[in-house]
Amino acid sequence: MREGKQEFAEWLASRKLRVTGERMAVLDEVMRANGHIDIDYLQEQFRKQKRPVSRATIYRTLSHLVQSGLVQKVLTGEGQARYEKMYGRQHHDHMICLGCGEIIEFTNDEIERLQDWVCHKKRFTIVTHTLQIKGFCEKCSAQKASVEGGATDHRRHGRN
Amino acid sequence: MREGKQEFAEWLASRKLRVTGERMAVLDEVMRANGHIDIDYLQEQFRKQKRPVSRATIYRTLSHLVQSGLVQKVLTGEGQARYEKMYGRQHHDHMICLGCGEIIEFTNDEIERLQDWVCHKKRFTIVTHTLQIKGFCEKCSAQKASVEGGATDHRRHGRN
DNA sequence: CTAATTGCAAAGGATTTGCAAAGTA
DNA sequence: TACTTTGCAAATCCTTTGCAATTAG
Repeated sequence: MREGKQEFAEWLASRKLRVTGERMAVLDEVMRANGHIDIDYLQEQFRKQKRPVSRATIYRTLSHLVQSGLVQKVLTGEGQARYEKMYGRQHHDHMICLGCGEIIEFTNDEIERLQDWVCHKKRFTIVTHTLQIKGFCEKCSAQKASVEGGATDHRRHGRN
Repeated sequence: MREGKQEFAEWLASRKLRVTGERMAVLDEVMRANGHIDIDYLQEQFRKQKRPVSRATIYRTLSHLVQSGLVQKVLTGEGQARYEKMYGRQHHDHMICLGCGEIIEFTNDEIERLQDWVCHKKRFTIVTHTLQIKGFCEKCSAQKASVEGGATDHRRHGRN
């Protein structure tokens, strides 16, 4: 039994939605992936498996998966959404490398606790939170340093 | 002298870009606003002021302002970018109300410190970070509670 | 005077939607 | 069978771009 299959089927049933081959195929593929995949990747997988699924259906199914809580949508900020499985995993935050695009996951209970505290003070009821740190991974930092030498552009404060 | 005018002019000059009426108008408008405005808002302001500026120019100028560090781009996650002035302001994070759309700003040095620490451990060089907490502001929480009574939907774990 | 900037409209890229054909319960 | 879902293509949405006319330095 593939991860989340049962859960997704139940979630669909609870909303009077049908369990179809396409939907389960999308679920399978997202669960099989290591995480942070995009629509192109999924479509490519289905094509390879000689089991093409239309873009529209992939979008529609991912939307259901996100609503069910089995999958999380991650917006990298450059216009492409990525998806990662959440089934059986704990919440975590992301570091996104501006050099190679790699996404590194991390967790820090203390940060979570402080968020709860800040929200409590403002009487804000938390539903979700997203913490993304952008910068350069170890590999890209080194590469960048060697290319630029000491001549760094100090004007650029890079907020985006 | 309007906030940031001098700084922006210098930044433009340093890149051999020209100081134009349109550019200064956009700067003025973003500085005048309380923050978190979008392109539509800006275009509307210019229209009202009988000083229309094309959408393309607004986009192009905001891009420069963001690069100069005078303005920050905030992606709310629903596909619309918002902008807020950073000139003379310290970095801060956001709570976004899912009920009324209000954006509440907050800062917490301890959270920042922990982020630095986590990145240091992973040898990740921070450029920027974004922490968005989504949920319901005090007003909307109260309203929601009274409408729903005790019947909350416990299936929805709402991560997006 | 020369290169940069503007506005317009067309182009792009990602996601959504209408609708007839195909499929699930 | 009755109601959903799928795939396709067209439609949206937001943002970017090419280009001729205009303007800053």
